[in-house]
Amino acid sequence: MDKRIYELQRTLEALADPTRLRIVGLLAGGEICVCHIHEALQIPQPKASRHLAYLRQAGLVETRRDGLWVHYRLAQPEDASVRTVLNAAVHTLGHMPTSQADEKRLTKHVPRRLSKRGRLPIVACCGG
Amino acid sequence: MDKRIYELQRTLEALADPTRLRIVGLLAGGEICVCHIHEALQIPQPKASRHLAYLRQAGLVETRRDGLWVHYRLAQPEDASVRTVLNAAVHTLGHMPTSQADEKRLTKHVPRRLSKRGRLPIVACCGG
DNA sequence: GTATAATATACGCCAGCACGAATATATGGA
DNA sequence: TCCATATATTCGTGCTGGCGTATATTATAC
Repeated sequence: MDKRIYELQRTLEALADPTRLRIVGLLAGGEICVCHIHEALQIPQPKASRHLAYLRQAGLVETRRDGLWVHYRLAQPEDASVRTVLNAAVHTLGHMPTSQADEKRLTKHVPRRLSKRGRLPIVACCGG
Repeated sequence: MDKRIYELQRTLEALADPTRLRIVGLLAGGEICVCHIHEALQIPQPKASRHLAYLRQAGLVETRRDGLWVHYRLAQPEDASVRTVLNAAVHTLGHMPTSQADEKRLTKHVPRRLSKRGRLPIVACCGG
């Protein structure tokens, strides 16, 4: 099995979970620290941490430590097929009610997003 | 959890397997019957059949019976996010050595593809 | 009817992952 | 040093899905 297919498979596995999809949807708007993620998604902290670790191992997110806080942001994967699929998922998530509600809940705690680092370009609109 | 996210998750799960990715890569070129799929991929027939059933349950492929043969082709899912992700995967698969080798092995048994039904439009090139 | 070819399903086994709960590991401050 | 906060990891459990093998189904031909 060639490496390209394996990378693509690993990316799809990493995205194939509702919690991780919601996290990716939030991160599309810029970097966020773990506490805001699990508050916005209304999930237990260990759950958020576990899924973030999964995404990081898959190379889809990167971290930046700032004192006690750890900020997560979307990565720019090297593999072109990984970027294509990640872009597609990020884009469609923007249209989802769940992601929009998560974003709304987030901005209640974080009035202004501090950074847009890691935001990915939108390739094409799916119409949805 | 809203239905849109669930549909997206189910699609990603269906694609997150190397065998199913190779099948989708083959089907991008038009409909194929089961026997040619398992020959081109050099996998046991029950394995091909199982994965095809999985893809069908996820709504990513459709079938057409013709005597003893059952031809599979890519579906045009209703959900826009599903189409977007499927398109992305199909497109990147076209660039993969494994898929190109599968296609080459297929055309050895099937000199000319009979139909292009089910072929999906390419939205954007990933450069890979 | 019976035989044969193409396809689908059932079975038993094993690996991986999601979960809640509890605990461990930082980091910064008094 | 000791405490508090933020984050990460571990443990035990249940479920899902992959595999090879064997068998069942469906359709055609004789």
